[in-house]
Amino acid sequence: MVTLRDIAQQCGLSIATVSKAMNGVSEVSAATAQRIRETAREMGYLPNAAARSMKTGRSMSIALLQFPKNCSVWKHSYFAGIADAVQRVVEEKGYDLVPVNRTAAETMGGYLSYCRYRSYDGVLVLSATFSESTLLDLVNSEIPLVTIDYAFHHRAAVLSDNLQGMQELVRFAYARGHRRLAFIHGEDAPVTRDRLASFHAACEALGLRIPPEYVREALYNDPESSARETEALLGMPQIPTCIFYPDDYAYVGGFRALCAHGLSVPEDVSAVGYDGTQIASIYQHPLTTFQQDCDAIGATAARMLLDAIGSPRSFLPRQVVLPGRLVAGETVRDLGAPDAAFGQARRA
Amino acid sequence: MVTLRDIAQQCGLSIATVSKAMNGVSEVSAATAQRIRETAREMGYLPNAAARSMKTGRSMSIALLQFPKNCSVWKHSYFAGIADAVQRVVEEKGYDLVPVNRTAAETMGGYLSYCRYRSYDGVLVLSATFSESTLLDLVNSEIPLVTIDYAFHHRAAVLSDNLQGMQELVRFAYARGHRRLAFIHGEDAPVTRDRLASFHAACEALGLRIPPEYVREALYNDPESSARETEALLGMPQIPTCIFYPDDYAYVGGFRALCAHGLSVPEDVSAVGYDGTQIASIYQHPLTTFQQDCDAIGATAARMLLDAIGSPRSFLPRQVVLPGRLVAGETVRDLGAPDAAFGQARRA
DNA sequence: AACGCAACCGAAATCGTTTTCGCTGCGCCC
DNA sequence: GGGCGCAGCGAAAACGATTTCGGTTGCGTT
Repeated sequence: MVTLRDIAQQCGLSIATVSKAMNGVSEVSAATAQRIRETAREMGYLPNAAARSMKTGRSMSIALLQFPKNCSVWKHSYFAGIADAVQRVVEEKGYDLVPVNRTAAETMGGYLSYCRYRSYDGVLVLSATFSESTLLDLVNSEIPLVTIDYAFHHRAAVLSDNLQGMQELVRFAYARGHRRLAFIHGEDAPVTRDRLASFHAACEALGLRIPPEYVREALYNDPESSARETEALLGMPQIPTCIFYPDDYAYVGGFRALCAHGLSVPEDVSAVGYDGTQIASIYQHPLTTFQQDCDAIGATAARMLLDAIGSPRSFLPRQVVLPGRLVAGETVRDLGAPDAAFGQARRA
Repeated sequence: MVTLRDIAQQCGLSIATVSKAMNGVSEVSAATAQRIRETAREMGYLPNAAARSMKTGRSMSIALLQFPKNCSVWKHSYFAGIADAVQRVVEEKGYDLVPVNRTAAETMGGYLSYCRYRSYDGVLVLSATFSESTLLDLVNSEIPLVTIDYAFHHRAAVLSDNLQGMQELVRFAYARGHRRLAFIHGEDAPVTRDRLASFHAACEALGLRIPPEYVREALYNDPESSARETEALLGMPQIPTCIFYPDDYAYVGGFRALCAHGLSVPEDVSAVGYDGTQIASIYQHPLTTFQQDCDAIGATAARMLLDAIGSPRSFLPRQVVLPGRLVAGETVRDLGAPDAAFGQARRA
């Protein structure tokens, strides 16, 4: 390995000067700087990341914290899409993006400790169980941090507009005459609460009364559980005309359950998903869904984090909400005249 | 930050002793070691990864090199599955897994340079364009390295058994009476060549003559291009009875094209995919496909790499081939009597 | 001719570890 | 009691960079 020292010797200069020249900072004459950089290139000089990191305290790497529930960040296309966008943005600035699991953090005694140990320059928190105390330690630390899909009031956050998403979906179904809406939602989590609240709000605003048994909990990204809940819905005396699924992949299970009952989508039952992933477009009748803008979410979060890292004092932790886009698909049938027996128009 | 020095002071010992005690190596009395570790814990000591890395030359992180073509490692479920498995294995040993893009490497002047700069302890090469000279530099370096789905003769490699996979698929179709097999394969790449060779070998062994126009190139993971090639096949005077797709997701495009022509799978045309991803199981008629064992591939590669890192001198670069598993699905129709007009039984 | 001021450059401290090698002191054996 | 050996510990030299601060040089000014 050729070091600054070698270059200094070769050029008959001091290490300090060489360092300055390589970093293009502070006073070195243009001529010497040029000469230094040239010999550095010739000698195949590479800065030593560890040494640099030790002096500067910066590691030029960013952690991507993922709290796996059913799945890792790799296995869920929404998270993977975000991660991909993040990586593209940060690596342009010379940062490595390091996915970090809970287990890694635990060996070191919590997320904060692990981040300090590795001296990540910033942290992106994805899909978290935000009540974990070990996460709170991190959030309350001085480490630059951006959360995604959850907001701490003193921390920057990027949120997908779940309120908008669910509202649009409800209205979409309503506009096509659907009045008996069932919502199979995912397990408890911030986004789930948002969507649930928005679902109820939108229904209420439209004067829809949703029977409690129409609102059921399954798991995200898990066809089996949504199949089960679909079964449950189909066993009721009056089945819904449109079923909302936790996400696109969960719809797979629902679809299967519906087929098993001889029901077809959207002729017999309508359905909507969430996320707008590949899967939605696969079906013969593409799934009606709400596409979250992974790319924008990831890129925005990354840029905010880089800002926070660049100017920690002047950075103000905004919380941006990014809109999504309803993808109409073909799984919500137009019923024409609404089912008057069920949906009673109330004024709010 | 509390350092070894602080602990040493607190305990009235030297830094050296503290370091030894913390690493549990070399001669420190059990009693002092105990005392040291305790105060370290009390004081909230965390080792400084950068400093350690600088001394030892090891960074405790592993690079995952990805050469994106159409897609990043995040966006392709086969690669993502492997990455996930890798991460689980390496992080158990305290390593970070760092996905590295081509662009990052280029800022530093090639993969080898980047890896040296970051002093990754090992490198995993995924989905590479193996003829790139910058990759060859890396492969010919002394850095521990394992390739996946491609083998350099002096380097460890983990391969998915593409020969087996394609052979089984061909035989599967043959056994169900299919004689007119078309193969829409992916873009040129090592795995493509393997599958292509195996396809032809298997066909020949079964006495099948495949017309050249039945073998067509599309792209992996790209429904559009496979849709186009499917169209082309459907425009021929005699259409195949079974179409082989580059991978499961590519089948999506094919399926669409078939539907557009009023053909249904498997009643009118049979189809098989490759990979065995989620997507295969989504369809009403689950796709017949060959499931690659991402988990085993990733875990095996990770373990081999850890071995190579652990004992670089005695490590012998094996090349393991991991079997996959044919998933029967429902997209290959049993034709009963073979089409005698086309498939002529030849003895090899 | 002397002085002042930039502009450039270098010596050296420092970051936090690891690791070698030597020192000390104790116990054991003869 | 003396010598030997070993266990336990410490001093110090790295690792490779950054950065401060002071010194030198050269030039312009009066």
